[in-house]
Amino acid sequence: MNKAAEAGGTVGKALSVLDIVAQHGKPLKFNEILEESDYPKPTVFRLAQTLVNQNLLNFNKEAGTYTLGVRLITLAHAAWKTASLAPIARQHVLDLAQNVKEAVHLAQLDNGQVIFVDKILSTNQYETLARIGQVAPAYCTGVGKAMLAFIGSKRLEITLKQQSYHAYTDNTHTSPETLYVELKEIQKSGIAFDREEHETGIISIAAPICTEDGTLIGALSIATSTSRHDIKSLKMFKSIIEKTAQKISTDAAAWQF
Amino acid sequence: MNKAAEAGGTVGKALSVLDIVAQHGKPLKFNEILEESDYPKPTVFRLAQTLVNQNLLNFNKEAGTYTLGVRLITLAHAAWKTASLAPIARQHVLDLAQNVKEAVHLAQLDNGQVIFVDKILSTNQYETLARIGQVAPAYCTGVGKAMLAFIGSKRLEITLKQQSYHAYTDNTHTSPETLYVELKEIQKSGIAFDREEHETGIISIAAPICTEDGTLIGALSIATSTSRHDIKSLKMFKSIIEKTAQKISTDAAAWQF
DNA sequence: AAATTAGTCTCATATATTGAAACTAAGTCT
DNA sequence: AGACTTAGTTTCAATATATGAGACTAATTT
Repeated sequence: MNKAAEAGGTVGKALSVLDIVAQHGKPLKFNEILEESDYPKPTVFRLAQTLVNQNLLNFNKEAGTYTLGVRLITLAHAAWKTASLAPIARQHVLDLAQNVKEAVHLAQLDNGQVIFVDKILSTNQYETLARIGQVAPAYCTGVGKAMLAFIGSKRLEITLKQQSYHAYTDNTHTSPETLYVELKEIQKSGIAFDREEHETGIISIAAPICTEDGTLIGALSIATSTSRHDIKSLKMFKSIIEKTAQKISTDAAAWQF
Repeated sequence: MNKAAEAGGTVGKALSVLDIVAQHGKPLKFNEILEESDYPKPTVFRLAQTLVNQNLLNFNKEAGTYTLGVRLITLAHAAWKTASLAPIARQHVLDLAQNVKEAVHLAQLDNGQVIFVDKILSTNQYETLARIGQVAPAYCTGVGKAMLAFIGSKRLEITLKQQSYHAYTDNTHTSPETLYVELKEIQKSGIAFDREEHETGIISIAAPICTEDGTLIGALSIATSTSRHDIKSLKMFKSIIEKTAQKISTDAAAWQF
């Protein structure tokens, strides 16, 4: 279950503990961490201690619980600024959101998962902030499928195996085979749709962002609800979303990405 | 220079490498990392490799450079949501910003440094986003001094030693002694000011956020420029900023913080 | 008071990390 | 071209570090 744990090495083990705490999103007692971990008690104990020393975990002495440390927020700030598409793409994403009056998402792929690196909501600008860094499955989201279609066949093969194919809704792909068929279509059209595959009532149109030489670097989507749009009317956005993706690609190239 | 490195242990060493990359905020070649590091070449090489395997670093094969990995953004999202004051305080921070029509900052203390966990700008809502996670010195910022004043004498003693006392402006404290005198005053008044101590032209009024039993959990500030306000007119905000801090404190207590 | 559970510590052993040195690859200079 | 310098990678024996069974303590529960 903990990918990080696979690779030997103390760092990997420590990160697997960090992941456990991150995944639960609440203060965890030592025993709760222990139960989720593959390592014996004293080992986990020392790993947790190490992480606390490194400020990656906080230990609440009164409650005896562990939470993630604020140092992670600092590191992420640097990561977001330097390693993500977000700072480069920001203006284009804003322009697009302004234009279409719908939510616009910017995402990247990490280990077969979609990571949202920027989100602009048409209505409430503030919610945006709370969602950066959010993770979603690749096989059932617009941005995810857009990226899978252009990831290259070797990487695709690996990534297809990493998906869980959990049926979030009736429309979710539940096997690599049907997904693969759709990915082939996306490769032709250059555009992916989320047809309520992740959440009932939520649909999106997505376009990949690639460098000039075809290397995938991210994806862009316009997401909305079935009460406001249907797939047909989303198709109207094909041209504008592609243009925006192109602009981001150009800027990224300039920024020696 | 690398605090993390002090403590032995592989995890600490790996993090020191991560810090080097984070601090530079640009793609770094192996040699550049090596120069900043205290460890011999093969050790740094393996540490970097480990971090790449763990997705904490990205290695760009073409350019031969390392950047921070997107996995950090995921972790930070979880950290921000669970370990920071931001989600609890958000509505109050928004209300305050709306009310005073000035920038409002929410900060926490980590290892003697100020970490901004939320920022709302009156004019341009979007810039806000790019700045979460930003780090600033404690001894020359409003939020920093507000927190130092209420941190408790044992922790204060340690923290005062961690400050660099670099003179950013003519008004910056350059010794623990003068800073300590001001902190005593802040303890009495309950309010701290930044009198252009970090950046010329930028001033702020700040209030600490404590739990009912007096434990410090963060600080709140209204920041503006000397062209719009002076310290005297900032004092008008004393009451409203204190009330907001109080509300956040109450909510935090309810949320079993 | 006995029994159970959670959390911490010890220490001999196994293992992973270490780093000097050797090596390769890729530039630079003469 | 060939010699020289520099960046990046690999090897391997010595060493330091992490490991985890088990013992111990503290705190709950019965």
